Amino acid sequence: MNSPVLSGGDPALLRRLNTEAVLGVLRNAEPMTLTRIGQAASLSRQTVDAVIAELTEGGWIEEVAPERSIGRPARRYRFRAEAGHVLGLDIGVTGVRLVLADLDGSVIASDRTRIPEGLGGGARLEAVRSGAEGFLARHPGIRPRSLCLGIPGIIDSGGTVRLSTPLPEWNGLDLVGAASTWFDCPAHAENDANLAALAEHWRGAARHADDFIHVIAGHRTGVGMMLGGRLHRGRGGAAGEIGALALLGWEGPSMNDIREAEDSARLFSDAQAGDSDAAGKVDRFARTVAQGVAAMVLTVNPDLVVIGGGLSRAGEAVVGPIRSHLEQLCLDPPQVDASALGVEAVALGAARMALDHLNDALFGAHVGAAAPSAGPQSRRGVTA
Amino acid sequence: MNSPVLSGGDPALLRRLNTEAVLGVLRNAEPMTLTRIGQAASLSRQTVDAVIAELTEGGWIEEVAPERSIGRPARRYRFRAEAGHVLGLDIGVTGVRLVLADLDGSVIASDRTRIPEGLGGGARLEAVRSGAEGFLARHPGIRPRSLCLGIPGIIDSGGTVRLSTPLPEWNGLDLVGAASTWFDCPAHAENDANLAALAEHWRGAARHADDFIHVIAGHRTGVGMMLGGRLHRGRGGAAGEIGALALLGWEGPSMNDIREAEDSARLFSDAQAGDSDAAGKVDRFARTVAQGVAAMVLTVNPDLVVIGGGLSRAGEAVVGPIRSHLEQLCLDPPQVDASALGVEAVALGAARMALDHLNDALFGAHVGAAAPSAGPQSRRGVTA
DNA sequence: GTCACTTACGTAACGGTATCGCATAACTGT
DNA sequence: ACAGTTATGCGATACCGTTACGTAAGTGAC
Repeated sequence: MNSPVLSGGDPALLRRLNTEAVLGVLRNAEPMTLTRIGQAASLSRQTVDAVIAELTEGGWIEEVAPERSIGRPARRYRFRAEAGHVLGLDIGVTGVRLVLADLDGSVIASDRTRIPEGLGGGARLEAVRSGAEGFLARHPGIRPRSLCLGIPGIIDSGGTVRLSTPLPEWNGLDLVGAASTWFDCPAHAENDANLAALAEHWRGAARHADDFIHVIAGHRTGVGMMLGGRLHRGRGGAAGEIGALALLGWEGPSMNDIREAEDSARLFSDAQAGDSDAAGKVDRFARTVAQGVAAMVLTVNPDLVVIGGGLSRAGEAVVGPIRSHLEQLCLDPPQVDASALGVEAVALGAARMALDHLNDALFGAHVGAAAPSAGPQSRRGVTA
Repeated sequence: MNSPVLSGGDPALLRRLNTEAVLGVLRNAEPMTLTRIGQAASLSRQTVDAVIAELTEGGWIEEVAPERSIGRPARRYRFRAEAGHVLGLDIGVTGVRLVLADLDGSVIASDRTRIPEGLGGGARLEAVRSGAEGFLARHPGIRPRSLCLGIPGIIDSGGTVRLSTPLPEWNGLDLVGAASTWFDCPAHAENDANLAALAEHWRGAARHADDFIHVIAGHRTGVGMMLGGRLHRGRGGAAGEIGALALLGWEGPSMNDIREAEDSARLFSDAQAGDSDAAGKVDRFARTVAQGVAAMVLTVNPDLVVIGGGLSRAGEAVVGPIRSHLEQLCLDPPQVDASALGVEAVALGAARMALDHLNDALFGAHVGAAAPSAGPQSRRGVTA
């Protein structure tokens, strides 16, 4: 654990590394000429040429029409995002949200299927599978290369559901094992709050933050966390379960006033309009949320707190009061923003995670067999 | 922030990578033969031979007497830990603790120098420098290649002291800039609680934990944290400042009963012996500490909590009550252990950090110019 | 339409790196 | 002294990346 021994590599490693570099330049960018790719990746045009030939052969990139300019027209290549697709699933109690994305992460299609209530574990699993199958059937010719399921609960590193309060019938289920057999592609699974955080980091409110906490405020209260640009789960995936500290009141009446209101949006607008009863409830709610968030903020000192979940639809009406209370509780209060992705966050995050695994499987250079070297613990030095 | 573009490499990168691999095998291990090094690093004997020749040339390794066995005796090489040294300094209010270590991290010498009270910022800095100079003078022929200072306070990423309550005269001081001129070697600086955590992870109570929280309980209460095997500082280095949440009572009377006792060790032994007044104080103290720790534990869900600082000298007498209270407050309580390194933890951690930076400067392979690729966010998948 | 200019392409040569195969060296044990 | 064992050292081969240079394919001016 202290000293990861990295193993050496042969010349082929270099090519893998450089392939990854070229691909990294080309994806999420305009079509480019060999020369410009070489400049961006610090490689000679020759090397880029060789890598490009391999990638074209494999169908990952393709040539596009050259731009007209002075001199001999340079070949241009673009990343073929359509060369592969991934499926992200957000599994809720009453339905499943599906997102089909290409290799760029662009959403090709999304949908929501309902799941009947009262289904047993096996029947529910089958309902999810057949719903996904129907969804995919509407997009002929597209087979996912990787999929990821987001569920409300704790999943262990083997892909088995350890504890899901909303879906107790799945406790102990080998979800990844089951889903791996569905569409002849690798499957992955992750807690939904973590996936929402991943999505917000990818293309949501946390695009510019590498340390942030994502609080889902809704019927359930869930927390996802990215630290150092990576999801932080903790031992057993229980990071962020601050609600367990009774002292902070996350399970008390001030939370339930809001969570159990049949029309919480109304409550927030009433409060803003001057209804003092509503305002009192909102303020107590915001204060309670802020207390729990403050404990987490003081612990990890993040750049940002994102408020998501159903209640975040109220926008500033809910975020504003939480922000005010948080500023009183923290020495160095972070930015507080509402979720930018709304209800699709979890499914998008699932697609992102499927994509990450796919990229790693397809193009991962794997320096040695070990983890990338951690390097020193800081950059706080200056050379004499 | 979302997509680190890594740049390509030439064949020389391969050699750097393999040099690092060979060195990684050789250091902190018995002297080895070329063949065995090759097996350990997944390299051919030929390649190892070439790398070994370079490293011997540079003085980093040397040949030792072969082992006698059947067959032609194989050359054996060992890492020359004595080829470089680092200096770790633990700067306190009343004195400085110094540790001189070699490239293996073995402590060559340690010492403590006193600093007169009431010194101004400049005079205090000069006292630290001259103390270190005197210490080094007793070890002729040894010049540090890197040094690190641990101080009680927040340091920014440029090496300037941002906020130190115990040493207010250093606020705003460019500590790294100043220390870089002392011994013609790069200097680094870090918060002392973080360094203590680093040391416990290296060769202390947290050797087998990659996610842990280190609580320093003493006159001050400080927290250092490692998550994912790396120090976690947070934006502005304020991670772990849970004491700021008044609700948790870290600044209240139950803490001061113990902190301000002239003989706290006595208090713990009295409590264990049955003195009900002492026992009450200890229990209130433990409960208060546990409340703050619980907030952090529920936030990051670590593998381990280490209790260090002056009060941890009481061992189980203080750790036991904290553990009991923590078990009542957390769903999934982590292991709780006393510090294994005691008062030398900070200086040792400083030496470790100096060493990390030195290793990176000397042997860092630096795949491309960019950060190592993060890879997917989990390994929770199974291939279909 | 021709010519100069510009930029990219494609081949060839070169150096660095790693690997495999094989003859040789060096030591142990009988 | 000799067989057995293991490491060493040399040579050949293959892969990769870079530089150099002649050639191709456009644009723009006249």
